[in-house]
Amino acid sequence: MTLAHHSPPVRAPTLAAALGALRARGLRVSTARRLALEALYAADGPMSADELAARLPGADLASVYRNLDVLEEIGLVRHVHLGHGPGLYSLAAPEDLEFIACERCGAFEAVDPARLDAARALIERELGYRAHFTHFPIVGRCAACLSSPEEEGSTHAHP
Amino acid sequence: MTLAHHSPPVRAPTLAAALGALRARGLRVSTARRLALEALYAADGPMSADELAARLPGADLASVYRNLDVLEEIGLVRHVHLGHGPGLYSLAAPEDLEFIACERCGAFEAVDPARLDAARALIERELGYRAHFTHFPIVGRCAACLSSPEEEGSTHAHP
DNA sequence: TTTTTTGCAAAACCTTTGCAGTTGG
DNA sequence: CCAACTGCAAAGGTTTTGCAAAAAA
Repeated sequence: MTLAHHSPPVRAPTLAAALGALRARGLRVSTARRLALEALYAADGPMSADELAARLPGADLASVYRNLDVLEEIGLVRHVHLGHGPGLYSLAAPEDLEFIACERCGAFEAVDPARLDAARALIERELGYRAHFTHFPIVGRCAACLSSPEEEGSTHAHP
Repeated sequence: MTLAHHSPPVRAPTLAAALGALRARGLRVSTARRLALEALYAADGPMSADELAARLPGADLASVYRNLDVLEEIGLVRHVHLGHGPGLYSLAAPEDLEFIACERCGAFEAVDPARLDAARALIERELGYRAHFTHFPIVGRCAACLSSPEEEGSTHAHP
């Protein structure tokens, strides 16, 4: 799964900086980690651990998960849940993009956080929570689905 | 798992009405379905299929899932995903409550949709999506966690 | 060499499916 | 009676874990 309607690309500093971050914490720069990071830098959007493993020659899925966990713990990587499927991983961008997904057609978009700040402020004033949509997206219906005819109860592609 | 900070109770018409809704569609009012509905009416918040099964004498988990699916299809029941765990089921309220969850302490609240309408409008104007937070909650930090000291990187209870 | 990381296999967790037998209408 | 429903067992998809072998520092 890759961004359908992908907006601003998710980017982190540089590969060299990422490897430095590993070393700085006493973590090893193994071939598997370097290749995983390279694949994430080359990706055009978030992807599942499975998809990432498929792009890495002979990589074991369990190790891919372990490495994604490590990279996420040190802040180089993050993951988002766009519905019921597997978590989708990407480089952590400095400005941490947020997500909005359509529950009917499955489309989703990465969104600049600034565009959600007003809504965030409203939610915080009303409920006391500071919301973010980086790990679980905003879920709803996209403009196209809102204007399309039928409803059919529960025929929608459950996200 | 049951509502920690539970706000307005999630309620549907009456048990009799629910059973009538089943009959009206040619679906059978089996013992398992009646007991499941009774347990949902008695519940104080959303619960997993597993928890529901535990409250039903000799109920098979697969059948519980099947019945929840049926009840959800006809609109009597719904489920929400408050994080990484199992889906949580409850009676569908006429006014479909929404949810907001704290990713740090795990607290969550049911919220009257009216309190989110302003934010919803802002989101629709900005992004074209009509959002709802009935199936996936708003995720963020509750007031208590916002004002509590340390951060500890990734020590938070991942929702 | 010493500690971390890997591959493999197995398990855990949540949910769905197949099938034969039971039950509701 | 007959279709709908159930229990049981097994499988599906995603993620985690145990352990001995391999690789990084």
